[in-house]
Amino acid sequence: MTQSHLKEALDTLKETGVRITPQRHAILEYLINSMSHPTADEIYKSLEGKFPNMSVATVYNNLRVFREVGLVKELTYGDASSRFDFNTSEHYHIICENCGKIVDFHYPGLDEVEHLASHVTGFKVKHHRMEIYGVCPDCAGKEVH
Amino acid sequence: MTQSHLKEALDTLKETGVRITPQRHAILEYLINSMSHPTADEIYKSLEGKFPNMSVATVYNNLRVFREVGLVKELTYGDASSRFDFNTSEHYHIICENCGKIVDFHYPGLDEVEHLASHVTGFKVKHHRMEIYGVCPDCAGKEVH
DNA sequence: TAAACTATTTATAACAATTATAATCTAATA
DNA sequence: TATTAGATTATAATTGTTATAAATAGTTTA
Ligand SMILES: [Mn+2]
Ligand SMILES: [Mn+2]
Ligand SMILES: [Zn+2]
Ligand SMILES: [Zn+2]
Repeated sequence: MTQSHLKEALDTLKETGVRITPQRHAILEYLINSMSHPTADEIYKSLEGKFPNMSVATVYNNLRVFREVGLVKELTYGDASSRFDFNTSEHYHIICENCGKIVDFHYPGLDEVEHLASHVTGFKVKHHRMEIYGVCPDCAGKEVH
Repeated sequence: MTQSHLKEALDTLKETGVRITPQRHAILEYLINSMSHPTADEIYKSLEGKFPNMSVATVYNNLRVFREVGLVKELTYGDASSRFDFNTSEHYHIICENCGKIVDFHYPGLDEVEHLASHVTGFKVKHHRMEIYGVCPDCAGKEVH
């Protein structure tokens, strides 16, 4: 599963003429295997054993490259640092306001809202962003003593 | 209309024991009258004629105070600076990817999505965030030569 | 193959939004 | 009036991210 994701991702890089360097391979591998939504710094730190001389700029640069070819999505939350999501299928996120956990969930696209917004504002709609905030089961459990 | 909004806002401050200083009065007035979604720096610059010595920290501090008592909502968009919305009624935003214009629009709350997300993830849902991205009529017009 | 060119990485400096700190000022209270 | 708490100011610090330039590695051309 993750192997085929990695293979597909490497193919995408080849097709778009982006060189596959050891650093890029490792960042992609980490994104796919982590099954989470790491920050650039988390990726940087987790790879410093393997690449002691890797620059943090390399992580940022390559995440930007991956975003540009559609391999990852960047998730921005206010002041904190961006998180990166290996782009498998369309999905939304629900975020715990207590511990910051981000969980995927699927829901059909919000076509109706997009349509109405376009109608009342005259905008040409491209896409939307939606996420839900709340308290995760772990944190809710801890609240009850 | 804006007068009553200002009056209500000042009442809210009184009720919550927040002193009404000239700076706070001016920031609130600006937020209500601007009918837009200014950044802290825009507010700061627009008031420097009236308050030549006002510190930018004062703007940030007071916007935080206003947010904490529920008078304004902070809108965060990735790397750029936060924008602030005087909190009238619940509404969503549609944003032009070309010029950055932010336009309000109304839509009933997305209760169904919240409910499903809660069901499949076990989260206790608090609220959600949704905005739509596209190209505004002005920018779409310019594209056609 | 050698030379030239291009992409990538590294190290480091710069940037920009925001926050922290400490001193000063203002207003409320005793 | 003296005391206290709250607010503002000026400035420094922080932090995530980007820019820059030199070094390295890979690719293409002669
Ligand atoms: Mn995800
Ligand atoms: Mn608004
Ligand atoms: Zn949690
Ligand atoms: Zn526009």
